[in-house]
Amino acid sequence: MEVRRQDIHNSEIPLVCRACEARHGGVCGALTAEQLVELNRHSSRHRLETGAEVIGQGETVVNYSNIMRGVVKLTKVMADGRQQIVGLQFAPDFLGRPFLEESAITAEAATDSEVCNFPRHVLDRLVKRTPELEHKLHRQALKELDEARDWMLTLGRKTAQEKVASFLYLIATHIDPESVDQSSFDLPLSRADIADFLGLTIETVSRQFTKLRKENVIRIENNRHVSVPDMDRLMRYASTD
Amino acid sequence: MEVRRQDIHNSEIPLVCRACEARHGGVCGALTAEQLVELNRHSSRHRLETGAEVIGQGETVVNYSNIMRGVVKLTKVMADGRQQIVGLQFAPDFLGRPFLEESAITAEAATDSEVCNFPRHVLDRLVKRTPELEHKLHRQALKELDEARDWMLTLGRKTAQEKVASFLYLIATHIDPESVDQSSFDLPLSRADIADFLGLTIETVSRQFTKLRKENVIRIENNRHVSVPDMDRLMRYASTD
DNA sequence: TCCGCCATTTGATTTTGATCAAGTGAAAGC
DNA sequence: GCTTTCACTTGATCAAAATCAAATGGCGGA
Repeated sequence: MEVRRQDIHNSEIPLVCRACEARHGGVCGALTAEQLVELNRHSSRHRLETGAEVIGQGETVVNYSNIMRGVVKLTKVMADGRQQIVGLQFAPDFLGRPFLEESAITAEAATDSEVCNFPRHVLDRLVKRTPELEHKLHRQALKELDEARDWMLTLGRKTAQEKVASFLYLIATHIDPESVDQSSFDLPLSRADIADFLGLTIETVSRQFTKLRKENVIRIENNRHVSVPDMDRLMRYASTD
Repeated sequence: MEVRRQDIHNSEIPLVCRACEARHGGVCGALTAEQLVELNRHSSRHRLETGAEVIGQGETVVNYSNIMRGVVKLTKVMADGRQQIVGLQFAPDFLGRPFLEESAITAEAATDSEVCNFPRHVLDRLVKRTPELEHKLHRQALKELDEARDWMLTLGRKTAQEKVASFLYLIATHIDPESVDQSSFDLPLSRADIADFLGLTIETVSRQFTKLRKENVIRIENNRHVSVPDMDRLMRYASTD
């Protein structure tokens, strides 16, 4: 029976993996016990403090990661310093760009985080032998592509107010997908990061926060904690369907 | 010998496929002669006039396509009509979003085009059995993701002038990758489309064209034909590295 | 406790690009 | 051949967001 076989296999799964919250959510779910053992031999967990860089734009990719806890921001920087956040990744997302030597983006912990690293060549080898693993990575890439395109609409066509509301809505729906109540959360980004995500300045972001607060769309405590009394209303402010 | 075996296989490849320009560039390159025969049984080529819709936002996906000729634009529309082009696809790109029932975007011929359609379920079945095919689609998704993120920087952080220069540079480098001389080409998009791609109005796009023309960065004939005397100079105007 | 720092907010002014409105010019139809 | 149409350009004005500048307020360290 399927359940029985899984139980047997479970007993061979590395302890760290069995205790791992991303065991099924990340890429690891596609692997057999045997493969997990191999991957585990080379993988290592790391804590990242806010601001810690996972990889820099233009650097050689040596590791892929699973995000175990926290939020990682993906940014692009122009020569003159202008900056754009092109993606936010939440646990238990896979982090990395397969099949590319050099990273086109910087990945940096937006909050205190924890990641599980595996060497690029080990996972690459595993991908070649495990169609199910490539399938998982493929799905992850498509998810990120959908998200990127959604955000292009926000960047290109929304007003400052709609952008800020869109951001709040995004965080509310991503930060803790488990929790029933998405209406109260801590922002994982500073005002400067939010500005870089929305293509605005920090002043404009701040003013829009104030406006949304005065119109009772949100409440703010300590700058970072937000409550949303009516999520549908926030959604309307975001002009998101 | 590898070459020999391929020759033998070639003789079994459907005629239409053997004559097909996208035979190796699209997804078909991952398939055996046998698989090509099967796919070919259900596939059909279509001409698309400018403006013809391949699929609409919210519609059920019934076909995937290879673009044989022309340029296809991917757009998102808001409830109030605001519109954003979130991607341009050039021959011989694969067109479609695997693993999703409903399309999140509209795909529409930007120029007179030609596509090769195959039913979704046939390709889906083929993907399950052919890791090499999924690998190709995976790579295509990652390429599109890279492009989307590059464009997010353009949308979020560049000025109108930089945006228009970035667009011209993109077209110059994509429209005809074969040609040695990329310095002269026809624009595949109208001013309105360009505006929707750049998150600007047509008036602003037009003014920036005029400015670039007056500064001798480009020359324009008949509104649609552009020559670039110095590609590096255009690149600098685009603030692209 | 007080100081200094840093993130954030708020205010005044400027700038960029949007909007509104009129032209221009080339191709299609009568 | 003339008109109509449509895409595009150009001009004048407006508004949204950027910029410049100054508060505010919480927090950690002396």
